[in-house]
Amino acid sequence: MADVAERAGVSASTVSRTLRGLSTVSPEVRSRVEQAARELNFAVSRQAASLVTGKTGVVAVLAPTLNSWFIGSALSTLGPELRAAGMDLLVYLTPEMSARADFFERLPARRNADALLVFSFDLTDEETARLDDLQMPVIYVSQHSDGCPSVYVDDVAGARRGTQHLLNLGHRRIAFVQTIGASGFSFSSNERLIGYQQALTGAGIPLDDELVVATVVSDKRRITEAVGELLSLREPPTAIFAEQDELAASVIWTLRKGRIDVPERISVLGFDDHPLAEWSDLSTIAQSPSDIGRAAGELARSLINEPDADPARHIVLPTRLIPRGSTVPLRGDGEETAGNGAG
Amino acid sequence: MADVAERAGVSASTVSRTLRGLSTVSPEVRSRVEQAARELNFAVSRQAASLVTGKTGVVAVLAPTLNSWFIGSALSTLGPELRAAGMDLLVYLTPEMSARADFFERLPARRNADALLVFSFDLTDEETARLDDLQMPVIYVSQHSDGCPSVYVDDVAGARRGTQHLLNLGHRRIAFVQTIGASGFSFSSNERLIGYQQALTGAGIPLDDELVVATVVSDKRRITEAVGELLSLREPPTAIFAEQDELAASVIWTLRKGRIDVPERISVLGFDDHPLAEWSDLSTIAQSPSDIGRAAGELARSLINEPDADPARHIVLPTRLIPRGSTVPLRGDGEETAGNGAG
DNA sequence: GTGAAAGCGCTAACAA
DNA sequence: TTGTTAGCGCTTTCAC
Repeated sequence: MADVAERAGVSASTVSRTLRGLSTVSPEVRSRVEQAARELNFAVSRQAASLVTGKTGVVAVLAPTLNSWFIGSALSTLGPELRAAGMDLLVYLTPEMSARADFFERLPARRNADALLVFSFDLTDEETARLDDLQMPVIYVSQHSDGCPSVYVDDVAGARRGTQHLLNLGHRRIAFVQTIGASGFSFSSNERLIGYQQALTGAGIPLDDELVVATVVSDKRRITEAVGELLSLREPPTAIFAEQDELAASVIWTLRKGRIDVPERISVLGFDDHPLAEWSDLSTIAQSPSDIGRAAGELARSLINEPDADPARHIVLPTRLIPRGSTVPLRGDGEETAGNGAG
Repeated sequence: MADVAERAGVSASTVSRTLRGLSTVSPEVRSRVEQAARELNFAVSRQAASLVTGKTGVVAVLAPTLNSWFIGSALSTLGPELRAAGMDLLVYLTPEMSARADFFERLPARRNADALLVFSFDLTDEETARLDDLQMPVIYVSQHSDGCPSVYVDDVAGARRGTQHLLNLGHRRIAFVQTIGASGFSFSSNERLIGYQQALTGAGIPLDDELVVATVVSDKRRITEAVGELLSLREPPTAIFAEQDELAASVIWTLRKGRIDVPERISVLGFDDHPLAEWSDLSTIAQSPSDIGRAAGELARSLINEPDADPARHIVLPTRLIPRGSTVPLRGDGEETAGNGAG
C-alpha cells in the first residue's frame, strides 16, 4: 500500500480511504490513486485490515457435505450474494463424525469469520452450547433453534397442503413415508409428519400408524420392504406421501417394478421439488433452497452490520404445491378444484 | 494471547511457540500454557498470524456453482482434507457472467489465499493471464493448462475404453452424443470425442460424422431431435455413447418413450458414474471426483509448502469401465470377453 | 528454554 | 480534504 501511496503521491491513509470508497477523497486524487493501484496490481490485504477493524469479511458455513442438492443450491445463491457485499464464503465440511467432533472441539471458525451458518444438522445440546461460545452470530438453516436466528421453510404447512391436495383428489387412505436419520443429518422430517397428521385430522380421518413407515433414502431394499408393508395392509393406501422427492422417486420405481401403476393405482407425492421431481413428473411440495440461501445471507449481513438487530430473528419461507402427473383423482371421483373432496 | 500468557505466567512468545507445537518449549510450561488457553477458550487469530507469516492458511476454489455432482463431490473430499492440514476452504462462485467478470476484474482471492483451485471452466486467454497475476499457485482441475499444475482424468483413454467396450460387444454403428457449452462450463468434451474416434479408427471403422450429434444436457427437446437424427439415418446406430451420464439417462428416456427398447435394440453407454448411472442401471466410464478433490488438495499443499516443488505438475487420474445393464452384445453375436471383437 | 522488542499491512483518531 | 501517529495480535529475530 505504501507503494501505491508513493506512486500516487499521497499518504497511505488516502490510499486506504480511496480503496474503501469513502467519500472524503477528492475526485482528482481518487482517480490518481485508483490508477496507481491498478498499475501495481494492488489489492488490500483482508488479514491486515481485519486486524484493526475486527471484522474478517468472511461468512463461514458448517455443512455435512456439499454433495447435496439442497446445500449445493443454497450455497450457490449465498456465495454470489455475499460476494456482492464484499464478503467471502468459507466452508467447513464434516462428512464424518471425526471431522465433526474436531470442528466442535477446535471451533476453527472462531475469530476467523464474522458469522456462522449451520446447515442441516441434528446438533446435540453439547454442540449447540459450543456454538454459543463462538463470539459471533450463529444462524441455523433449515432448523429451528430457540433464541437463535434461523431460516427455514414451513414444513408443517407444506405437508398439510400436500396432504390436503391428496384429500382433495378423493384419497382417504394416504400413507406417509418418512426418512430415518442418516447420521446426524436433519431433514425436518418430524415437521412434515405433523403436517400430514394435521391435515388428516382436520378432514376427520383417524390416524392409522400402519400407514406411516420409515426408511433410509438410499436403502432400496428397505424401501421395497416398506412399500410391501403398505401394500399388504388389509386396506392399502391409494396415495403415498413421501417426505422427500428422492424417496418418492424410489417409491414410484419400486411400485412400478411390482407392476403397480403410478398414478393409476397409487398416487405419489413428494416434497422439495428436487430436479428429479420434474424429471419424473412427480407432484411435489416445492421449497426453494435458493431463496433460503439468499435469506440466510441477508440475515447474516444484518446481524453482522447492525448490532441492534433482533438477535433471534426467524425467517420462515413458504412452500408451494406443484401438481404434476404422479397424483390423480381417486377413481375419477374427486378433483383438486372440487373443494375439500369430503363427499 | 496476552491474557493466556499472563495466566500461564509466561511471555507471549512462549504461548505462541506452544500453540504452534514448536519443540522448544519445556513440557511443564507447555502444559501450563495449554491449560490456560483452554480455560480462556482462546484461539489464535489467523489474520494476525498471517500478517507476519505471509501465509493465510486458506485455499480458495473458483467454481461456477456448487450445484453439481462433480464439484460437490470433489469439494466434499477436498474440504476435510485441507482441514486436516489446518487449512480452510474458501469458495468463489460465479454462476453468472457478471459475477465471473467481477471475479477476474478484482481477483478477490489475491492476498487472501495461499492457492487457488480452478474448477471446470473454459477460460479465455485473458482470464488465464489474469490468474497468472495472482501471486500464488493456481491449480486447474478437470482441465489441462500448459505450464500450470493441474488434476484431471484421462478422458481420451476413458472414452477409448468405453468405445472399445461397445466394439467388443459387436457394435459397429456407434453414435456419440456430445454436450455443447452451457455458458463457459467445460466438461472435457473434446477429449472424450477424440477417444471415441481413436477407438473406432483403431478398429478399422471409418468415422461417420452423421453419428456424432451435439446437444445441451438440459434441453429435452433438442435431445429428442438429436436422437431422432440418429434413428433416421439410413443405417442407424446400434449403440450410443453419451458424453455424460445425465445425458445418457435422457437419451434412454427418449428412446424408451419412442418405444425403442434399451438395451435390446440400442445399447447406451454413459460417462462419469454419476449416482444416476447406478440408479438407471447405466453402463458407464467411471471417474472419481472424490479422488480428484483429494489429489488437488495434496497438490495445493505441496505447492504451498515446498517452494521447490515442480510448478507445473500434472496429476492424471484413471477412469474405469463399469458395465451395467444398458449395454449388451449386438444380437448376441459378440461378447466383452471375445477379444477386440473385430471379427 | 525463555523473554524483550520490532514490525507485518492496514485503519482510525486526531491534527492540520 | 489530507497527513501523522498509534496500535490491531501475532511471529520472529536476537539476547539471555
